[in-house]
Amino acid sequence: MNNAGSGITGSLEDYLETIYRILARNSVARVKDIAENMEVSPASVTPAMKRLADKQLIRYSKRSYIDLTEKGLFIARRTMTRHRLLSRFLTDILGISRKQAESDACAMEHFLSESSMERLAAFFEFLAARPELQALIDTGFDESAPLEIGPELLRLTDLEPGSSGRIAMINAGQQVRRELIDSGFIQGTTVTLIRPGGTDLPFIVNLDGYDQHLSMETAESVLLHPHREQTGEDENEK
Amino acid sequence: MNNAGSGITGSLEDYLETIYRILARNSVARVKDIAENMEVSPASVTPAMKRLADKQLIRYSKRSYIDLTEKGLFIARRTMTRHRLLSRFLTDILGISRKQAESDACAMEHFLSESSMERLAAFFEFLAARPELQALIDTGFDESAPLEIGPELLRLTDLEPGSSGRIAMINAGQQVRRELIDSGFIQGTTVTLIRPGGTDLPFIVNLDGYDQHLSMETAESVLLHPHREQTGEDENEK
DNA sequence: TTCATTTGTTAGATTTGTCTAACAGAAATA
DNA sequence: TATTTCTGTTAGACAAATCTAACAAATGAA
Repeated sequence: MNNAGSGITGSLEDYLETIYRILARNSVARVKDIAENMEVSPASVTPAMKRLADKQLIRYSKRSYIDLTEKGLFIARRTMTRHRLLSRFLTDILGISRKQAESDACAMEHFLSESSMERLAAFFEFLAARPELQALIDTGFDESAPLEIGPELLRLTDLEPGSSGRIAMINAGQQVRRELIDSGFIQGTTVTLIRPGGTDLPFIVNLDGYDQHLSMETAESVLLHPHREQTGEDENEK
Repeated sequence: MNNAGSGITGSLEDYLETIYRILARNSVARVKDIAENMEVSPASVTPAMKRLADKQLIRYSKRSYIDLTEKGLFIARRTMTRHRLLSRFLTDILGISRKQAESDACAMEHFLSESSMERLAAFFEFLAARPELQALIDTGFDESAPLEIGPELLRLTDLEPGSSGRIAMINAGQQVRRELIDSGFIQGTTVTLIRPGGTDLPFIVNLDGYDQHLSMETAESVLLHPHREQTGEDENEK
């Protein structure tokens, strides 16, 4: 089972969704329309239609127009909804560009479970019912807003060797920030200082059981929450 | 290209991630460990290792232990991070169960773009820096909390035939709520009343260009934002 | 050392999804 | 009507993933 709940693959869900979109405006759906919409060869569409027809999700016979069955309509609509929920989250909450959000949503939409869908929908209801919160997210949370660096945050470079801290934020330009995030330096993660870099010696921290080398400059942009730099115990395991 | 950025398929990313996890605690990674961790037959692992070795992401030769190359480590770590970001969003923000969140995150992790990752990480930083907001989400936003129904919301059944409204929330038990959400009734979506159901006549609304039949009871649980029930113009197109 | 067990690989099958190239049917045009 | 163009299907190839069953190598125990 390839996705969250349909019993069909993501590819077939995409076909259903495409047929749905076409039917919502075009009155009939043809192989050619589907192929164009999905940027796929018409020769790929025919076997997909056969698979869908086998599963009773569309009405289809050779050279006929294509129509959704009740079951197919249900799946198509649900996939559509997943797409919208994800896409909206990415654009409206995270501030991702429309284009990028569409592309991400397209790929992820097949895997959002029923409960996650419901909770995501609830999240939007929650925000819509609290305009002040909505506004805070809309304005205060965009790429250009400068990070407000809390007063008592300490830098990764301030840590004692052997002690740990929880990451609060990354305060660096886009490139370094992305490198750090890719490497697992995200808010809430515990890091342990292994060796404070000196002249020519690399700065080494442990994250996830792996030692990672950082330049001093990079390490300085990792800001930790204050307090609780106790033992090296890792509490984000299991 | 099957995913966001690696140039490898989701399946291969999963193998890398699994190897990473094993190496983080086990000192060596063997075919058997990988097979067990991924719940896959050992006979599936061998060809996957070949594909990974071809792409220079692992060091591997017949019957040898398996080790990540620099490139492989990078991808593994990034996949891991994506997984954590998604899983954390699902559990901490949306309140999904750990198990469900893991499963959703596992499937979606291969498709979260670099920019979405970065923004999601920023979202956590944003929340962590605003404890009052964090608290609001932690406490005010869980499954059991009763929906606060705003004063001036109107029900879908209050709409004039031909007029439209924007959905504010769904106020129904889990089952009906999920059915409505699956069908596309999510906050912010515009619906147009086609026919107000009478005795024996179905209640019909248009959403997405499709007419949908609802029972009166179901329709009553769809609450709309006040104002702007102007024309039938659909502003969530394009 | 020899045998049994564990571990890993190969061979061969299957499913899904894609492609190009060739062909067939339908529709439009001359 | 005859022909061209558009549309859809088939055939055949390929890659990725998976499986089972059979085999091979390595390890451990007797």
